[in-house]
Amino acid sequence: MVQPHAIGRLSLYRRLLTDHLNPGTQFVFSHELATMARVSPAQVRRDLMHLDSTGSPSKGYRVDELVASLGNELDHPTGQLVALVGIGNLGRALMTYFQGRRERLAITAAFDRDPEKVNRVYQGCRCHHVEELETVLKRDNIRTTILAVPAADAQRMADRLVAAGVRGLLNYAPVPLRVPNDVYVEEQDMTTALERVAYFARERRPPRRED
Amino acid sequence: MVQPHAIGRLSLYRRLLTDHLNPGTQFVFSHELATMARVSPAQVRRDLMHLDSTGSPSKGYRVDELVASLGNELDHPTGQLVALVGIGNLGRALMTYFQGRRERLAITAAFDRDPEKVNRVYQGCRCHHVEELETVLKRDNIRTTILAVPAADAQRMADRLVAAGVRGLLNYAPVPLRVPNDVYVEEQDMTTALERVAYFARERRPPRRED
DNA sequence: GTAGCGCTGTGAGGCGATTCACAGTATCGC
DNA sequence: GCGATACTGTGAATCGCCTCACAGCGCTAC
Repeated sequence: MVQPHAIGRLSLYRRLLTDHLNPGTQFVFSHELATMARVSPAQVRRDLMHLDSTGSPSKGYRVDELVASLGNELDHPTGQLVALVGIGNLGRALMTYFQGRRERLAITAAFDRDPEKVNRVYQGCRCHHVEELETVLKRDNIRTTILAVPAADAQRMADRLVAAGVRGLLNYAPVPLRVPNDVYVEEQDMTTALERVAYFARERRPPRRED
Repeated sequence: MVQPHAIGRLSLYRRLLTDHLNPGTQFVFSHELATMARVSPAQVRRDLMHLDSTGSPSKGYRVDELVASLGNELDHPTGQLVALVGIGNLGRALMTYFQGRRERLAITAAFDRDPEKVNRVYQGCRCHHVEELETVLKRDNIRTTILAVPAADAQRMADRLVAAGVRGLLNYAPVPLRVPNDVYVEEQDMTTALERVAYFARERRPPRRED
């Protein structure tokens, strides 16, 4: 029903509304949100269409109501725990980046196999040894995981995660993962991204809409 | 002509061929590459169609030839330099991750405004103060940049980068950038990605093709 | 009260990317 | 040599997302 891209934009809209709006702003028009999100006004309206909050002509959307509706759509009703596997530079960056941002989406379990890291606390979250993976995930009923391990370990970890009940994977390892098709994987391949940018920084016309 | 997504896949194909194939493999079929890349065989063939290397029925594609053709398409003929702005955890992760992987695509300039970091060397690349941005970029004719600074600084940095001649931006800051439309930007929004994964880890049907 | 304006919500259309499906062909076995 | 096989290259069909364009409406001004 709802397109994957649309969900990403909803998340962005919420962030723009809460973090980048003049405090005290009560209403926004679709074209304002569109400008901030760098998409078309029609796109914004279509994305918000299915939400329970509705806009009024001549005022636009109530910001507080809209944020609440976006929360309804995006957040787990009671809260959702996230695990992070791999506490390298990238893992730590993700940690500092996410922690404390969303009340209902928090990294509560971290794993690494380096004994140096095990039992240390990162951003208020203790690092477990990977061997405890299954135990912790099942105990806390964690279904969402960020994978930030070296390429060589990624598939093996993914298999263990899926077996332990994980249904959503954010993969920063540079290998596409093979998972059953009721598991959602989002590949965040940095190499690919950089090579694409490098490519379009050169001769060819970049795929963009005019301003 | 060539679709942006296709370029990303070409980059992936190359990596799979060079890093994840049994050493000594001389030929691959589209369906083998497809399995590794988690796309359809038809997709692979269409992506490779425009390359100068051609496959043979009953043998498939010559690996060495294919890798060379992919290099022709993806790499700058003589080499392309990349700048990295922001040497936080994320910046350092990107650095260690990319350095030395591609002969013709290397991060050669790093910038931060923290005096602690300036003049230190990360992965063989000295960190300059942001004030030297324009000088260094112009001196080295750098047109590709990775932006890994806090949200609040992102747009200002982007403006300076574009003014200094940058034509491709890989943006890890969680704000969509406003740039002229001859500049290619790729947004790598981690928050959005995580919220999307969390969303699809829950009730809804994930958008995936069957195996 | 009423005219006018400008926005929302949305059906319909368009466009780009992916898949289908098949003609052409190199190889193998006999 | 020749038939069978399984793959590549690609036109055509399909699919899904985005944009267009407009009907409907609430607000404002007078």
